[in-house]
Amino acid sequence: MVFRGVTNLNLDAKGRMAMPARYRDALVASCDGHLVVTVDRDRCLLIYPMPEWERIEQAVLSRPNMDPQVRRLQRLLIGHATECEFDSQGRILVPPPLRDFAGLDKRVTLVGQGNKFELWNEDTWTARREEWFREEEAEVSSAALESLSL
Amino acid sequence: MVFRGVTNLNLDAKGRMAMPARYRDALVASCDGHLVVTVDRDRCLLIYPMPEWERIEQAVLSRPNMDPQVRRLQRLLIGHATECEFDSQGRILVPPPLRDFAGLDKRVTLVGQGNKFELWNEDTWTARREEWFREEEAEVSSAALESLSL
DNA sequence: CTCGAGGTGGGGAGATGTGGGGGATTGTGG
DNA sequence: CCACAATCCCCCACATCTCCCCACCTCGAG
Repeated sequence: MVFRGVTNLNLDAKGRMAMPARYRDALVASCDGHLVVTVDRDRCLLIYPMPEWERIEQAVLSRPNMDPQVRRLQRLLIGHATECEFDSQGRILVPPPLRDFAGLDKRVTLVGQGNKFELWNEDTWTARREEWFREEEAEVSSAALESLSL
Repeated sequence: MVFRGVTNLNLDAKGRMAMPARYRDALVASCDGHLVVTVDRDRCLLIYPMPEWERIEQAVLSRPNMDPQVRRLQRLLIGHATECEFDSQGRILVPPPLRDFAGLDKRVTLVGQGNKFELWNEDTWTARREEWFREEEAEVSSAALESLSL
């Protein structure tokens, strides 16, 4: 299952987010509604289905943690990882500390990113998107991408 | 199947677009009417038949996303890629966030581009086209084009 | 001119997202 | 150990959106 697409949503006053129905069945099937929310470098949240998260966690934990960069990543990723479940209406409660970290208030944007979702403050998302387009314009291409044909 | 040609259409008040009948059979045959709509740098939308999209998605997702340029591309392309299907009249509902992004209101222009379509705000399309003609006039050639004979 | 195909528009039922009341549970301080 | 407060999660109510259906209008072919 690969997640894609944007959705604009509201958190309600209690900090809950209704997972869009088009993803729900797949999530219930693949992980019985068990999700893990954590933080990303770019001040957004990441939402993983549990099995996918366990794979990532494994990979991060298995690196030698003498390396300070590894330790940093472990603290950020693993340290903030919080398990969430759907309530009976298909919503998840975004943990308050994470909500705070990402500056999520009411208007948020949920973005499918393959094996996971990203959750952004809506204004931040649109602002960053404009930046990204401008950067793409500026840079001719990178070695990793120049062979790509859309 | 290679898509060509330009069509001016209207979105109705609900944001639906009637896919021109001359493409419909081919699309139903090749992808059972499953399409993916996403964004382009130039403020238009791209419409792919699902199998074609999956090929591209595969290529983008398989890159290591520690690279910020890769992440940027993933967010823009995959992040906006929304699956659409024909309704019983052969129309698709253009997802509101994408409609908004491309400034699509009523008058739009659908342009065949080989393996995909582009969908433009009609005014933007005609304006950009004029620019392109002027630029072609001005520039001598680029390495990627100089060997081309029309 | 007629007829049919294709594009446009809109009513309406059901699905989906939003908001909030209230009881159970958890954690905290006395 | 108990009282109290905060949180969480069930439930229900409502607004919005999506997609079915049907109707009309235009245009080109016969």
